Amino acid sequence: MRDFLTVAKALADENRLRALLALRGRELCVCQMIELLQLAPSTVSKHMSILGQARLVESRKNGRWVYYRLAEQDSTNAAAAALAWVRESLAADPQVQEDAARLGKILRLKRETLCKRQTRS
Amino acid sequence: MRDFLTVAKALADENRLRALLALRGRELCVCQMIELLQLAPSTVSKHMSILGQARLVESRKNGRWVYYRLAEQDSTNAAAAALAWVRESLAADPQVQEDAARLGKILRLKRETLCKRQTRS
DNA sequence: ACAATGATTCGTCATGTGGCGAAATGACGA
DNA sequence: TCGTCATTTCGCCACATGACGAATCATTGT
Repeated sequence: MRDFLTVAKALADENRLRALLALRGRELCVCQMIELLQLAPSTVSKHMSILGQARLVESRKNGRWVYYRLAEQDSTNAAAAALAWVRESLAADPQVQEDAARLGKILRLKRETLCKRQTRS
Repeated sequence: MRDFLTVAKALADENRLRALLALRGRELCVCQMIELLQLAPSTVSKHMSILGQARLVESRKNGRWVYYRLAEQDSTNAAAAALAWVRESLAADPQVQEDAARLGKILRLKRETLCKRQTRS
């Protein structure tokens, strides 16, 4: 019950849903989600922390950057069904599709400008 | 997005989840849910109103009593998937099973005492 | 008509949540 | 070592939410 509630509460915020849907099929670093969601870094970090506590996303650190990805390949993860539900329900949502378009631009054009330095590892 | 958020928020409360699971396979009147959840009548009514706005439950009025039931037979209802997710995730939950036992007693023994009068229609 | 009763609405309060900026943290580069 | 930058943590504020009791509404029975 506690775990389920943690997941349900994590899904009960528009910006967190947008973040989850943006992570479909790719991983994103925090600065990219800041650009997508147009929120303060601290706010985005908090949102990702909430999604992580619900085991909806996992993170990977590479240098100064933290990359988040969906946690759906984990079959023991009860939240996988939640992710499927979210995707199915919101695939056609206008806000989500606008985000997808904006995210395409962010991924293509902002490589140099989004973060001041590039990863060279 | 708005509809989905309404559903997600409706699911993000323990007492509302307990109410939804208690409605599996039957309809209940408000006074029975008051007894099950041990909350004030006004609180239970508010919870059911929230579940109704999310289209997770439907209501039927019979005399002074209002009966609530799950809204899952409605295939055009986007919330049906949510109900399936809730049931699947919480079927084994201790609190839910305790509620099921308590609800059995409420349905069997409290017919005369729960509400001061019986329906005779 | 009136009283009784189940349910809802309203007002209020305590607590939870989402937002931000400032400060702290951690990692890289000079 | 020291500065810079990406991210997180902390403190704060405005607002949303869940709880209750009192008042109201709707219906039934006298």
